[in-house]
Amino acid sequence: MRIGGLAARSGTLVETIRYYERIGLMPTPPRSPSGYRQYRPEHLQRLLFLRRCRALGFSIEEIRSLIALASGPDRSCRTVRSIAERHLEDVRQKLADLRRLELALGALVESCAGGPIAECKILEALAQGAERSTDFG
Amino acid sequence: MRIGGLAARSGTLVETIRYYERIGLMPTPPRSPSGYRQYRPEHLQRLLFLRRCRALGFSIEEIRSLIALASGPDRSCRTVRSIAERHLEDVRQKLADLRRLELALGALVESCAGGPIAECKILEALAQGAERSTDFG
DNA sequence: TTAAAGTCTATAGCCACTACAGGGTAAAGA
DNA sequence: TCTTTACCCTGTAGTGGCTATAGACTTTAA
Repeated sequence: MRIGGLAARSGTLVETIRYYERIGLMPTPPRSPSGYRQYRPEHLQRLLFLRRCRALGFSIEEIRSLIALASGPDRSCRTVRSIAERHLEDVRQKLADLRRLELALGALVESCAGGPIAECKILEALAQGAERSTDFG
Repeated sequence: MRIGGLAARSGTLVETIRYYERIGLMPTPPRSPSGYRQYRPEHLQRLLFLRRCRALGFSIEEIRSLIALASGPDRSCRTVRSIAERHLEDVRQKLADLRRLELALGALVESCAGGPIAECKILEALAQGAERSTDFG
C-alpha cells in the first residue's frame, strides 16, 4: 500500500501522514526502489489509532504517552486511565467555559433591537459602558 | 501612560499590545523623545474592547469587522448582530461536539477496570478491535 | 507515446499569541 | 554622582497540529 492508499483508507491527508512520520508518531516505513513509502496493514491500524485519539481531543504528547505505555514495561493500565481522566477533566472545563460563553453571547444578540449603530447594544456591551471614542478606526 | 501601565490596567501582556499594534488592531500611539509609546485613556478603552471580544471568542478578523462597522457609514447594526449570531452558532456547534466527546471519553474511562495493560479497555477502544501489533513503539 | 495522477523533499503559512536576544532609557536608592 | 533595577525598544523565532505550496521524479492508463 502506498501513502495515497493509506490516506484514502484512513480519511487522512497524505501530508498529515508524512507529518506524523516526521514527528515520530508513525514509524518510518520501508521504501520501494524509487523511494515510495510502502505500508502494511499494521500501519493503517496505527494511523487509525492516532486519528481516533485526535478525534477525542488527545494532544500529540498524550498520544505519545499512550503509545509508550502500550508497548512499555508497565504492568497496569492505571497510567492510561489517568491520562484519559485528565483529558476528560479538560473537556469538562472547556464545556463549562463554552456554556458561559453561550449565555453571554446569547444575551448579547438578544439585546440588539436592530436600531442605528450609534445605539448598538452589542457594541456597547463589548465596550462595557465606555464611550466609544471616535478618534479610532 | 506607557505600555507597561496599559498592560497592567488591562491585564494584557506587553508583547500582546505590541502585537495588536503590528496587526492594526491598536492604533500607533505617539512616542516620547526616547521612543517610548505614550498611551491615553482611549487606548485603554480600545484595548479593553479587544480583550472582551477575544474573551467571547471573536476572531481577530471578526473584531476587525466590528471596529470597521462601529466607525463606518452603515446606518443599522444589523451586520454587527449577524456577526454575533454567526459566532454564537459556532459556539453551539463546538458545544455539541464537546458534549459528544465528553460522553465518549466518560465511557472510555468507565470501561477501565485497572487490570494489566494487555487487557486495557481504553487502548482497545482506541484501537477499536484491532490487535495492537507489537512491532510498533 | 504521452498525459495524467501519484509521489518525493523542503519550505512556508495558518492562528493568536508568547518568548527570547541584545540593545537603550528612566527612576530610585546609596 | 553613581549604580542598580526596572522598564522599554526592535526583530526574530517558537508554539500545535496541521495544510499548502514549488519543483522534481515515477507510475499508470489511454
